[in-house]
Amino acid sequence: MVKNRYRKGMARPRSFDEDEVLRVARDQFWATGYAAARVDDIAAATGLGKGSLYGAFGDKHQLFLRTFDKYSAAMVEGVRRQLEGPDAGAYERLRAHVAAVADATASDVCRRGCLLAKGTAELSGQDPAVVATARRTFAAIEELIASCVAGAQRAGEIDPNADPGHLAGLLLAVLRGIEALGKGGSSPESLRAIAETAMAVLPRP
Amino acid sequence: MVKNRYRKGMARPRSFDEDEVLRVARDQFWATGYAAARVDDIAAATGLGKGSLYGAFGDKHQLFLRTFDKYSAAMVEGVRRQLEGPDAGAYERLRAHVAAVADATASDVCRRGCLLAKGTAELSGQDPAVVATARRTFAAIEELIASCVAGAQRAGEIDPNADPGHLAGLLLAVLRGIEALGKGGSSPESLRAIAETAMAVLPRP
DNA sequence: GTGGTTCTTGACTGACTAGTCCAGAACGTA
DNA sequence: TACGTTCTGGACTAGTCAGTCAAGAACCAC
Repeated sequence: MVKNRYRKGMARPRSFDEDEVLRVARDQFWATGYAAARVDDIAAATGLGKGSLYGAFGDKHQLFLRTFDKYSAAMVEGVRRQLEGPDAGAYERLRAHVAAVADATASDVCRRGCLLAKGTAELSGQDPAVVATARRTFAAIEELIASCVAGAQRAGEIDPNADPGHLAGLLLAVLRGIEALGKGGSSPESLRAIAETAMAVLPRP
Repeated sequence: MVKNRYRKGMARPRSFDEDEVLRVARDQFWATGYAAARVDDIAAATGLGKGSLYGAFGDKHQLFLRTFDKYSAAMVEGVRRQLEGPDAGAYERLRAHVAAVADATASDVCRRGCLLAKGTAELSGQDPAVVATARRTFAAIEELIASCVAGAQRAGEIDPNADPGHLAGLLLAVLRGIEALGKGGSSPESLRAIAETAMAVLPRP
């Protein structure tokens, strides 16, 4: 991405950390959405001049996609950390994850929600790259949930006759629904109740 | 809202239908989101001059809230029509409704999704009026689902020991999740599978 | 040092946008 | 028909925004 090899006479090096700039830019897009975010604000927040920003990342759209992809990848990694593990604790990990999403959504005071959801809602109709990232991310998370469900089935905590893919799809929908309802102002208690009910209705052996 | 009583010498009447203008404006906001929608485009699409638009509806924000509230109210009415009725068919109405949401989301080619979800995702962090409308709308729909669940319980199609409020909350989350996943490019089949699985896991008597 | 390269800064541009304003149009009443 | 009122259309304003550019800064190899 960035050329670190110089031909002759090494040139002036970057004075900023690319990841840090992406984090700050992400927060700007996150707070206001893509269309309402201002490149001038991002430049000010990062302390960079606009020239550096454009030189390093291209235009506003490319910068957004970078932050969006990075956020989505980090999200998948976060889910992986919460769900992967031995069959023995699979059901409990699943339960804890669903509860954690509800808690995080409930305690999101500034109601900025999930950037993946926000970006997808705003841009999916106009930006195929956003749709592609969203689809990839949802598929990866669903796969992680399905693996965890299968582990819980092997451990005898979920009905082994159920289709783990179907249950994973349902749970993913519930998670995304909790996120959507949270942004709509649902109470913390009702979000937590949804998480508990979702686990309660899973078929036991 | 609109003054139709004139004091002396009746004045020039509106040459447009307010509902029709709101419909067109809604489609503009729906297609691009709030921030990216242009008042000039709305004026052009409605055929009105900007003066008339501002005179009748105030500014862009007020116009959006009008379309947003109207959309939300219509949505609640639509759900009511699908769910209200005698206990006998309650379960089937519920099943049909969940399936209908999945189908509608799956066949939304232009991926514009639900305006309530889109508007809430974009503006909930900055606009209390949007949050208020979203909360009210979600609460109304959840209430309708809860009534339908209770009917299905009385009809002996859902476990009467289950809490209808909890099941309604779960189903509402699934519906909003289907909508979110649909905008993320999930396949029609997987959306329909989620709808079926959600109904399948409801506790039977 | 000197040269060659890339990075930085912020003023600048051109396009676009929300909102205003006003001259004239369209009405019912007297 | 003349009047008072509200509606209409679109030109206009003031401000905002994404993106560019040029002059200089920082760096290493030689």
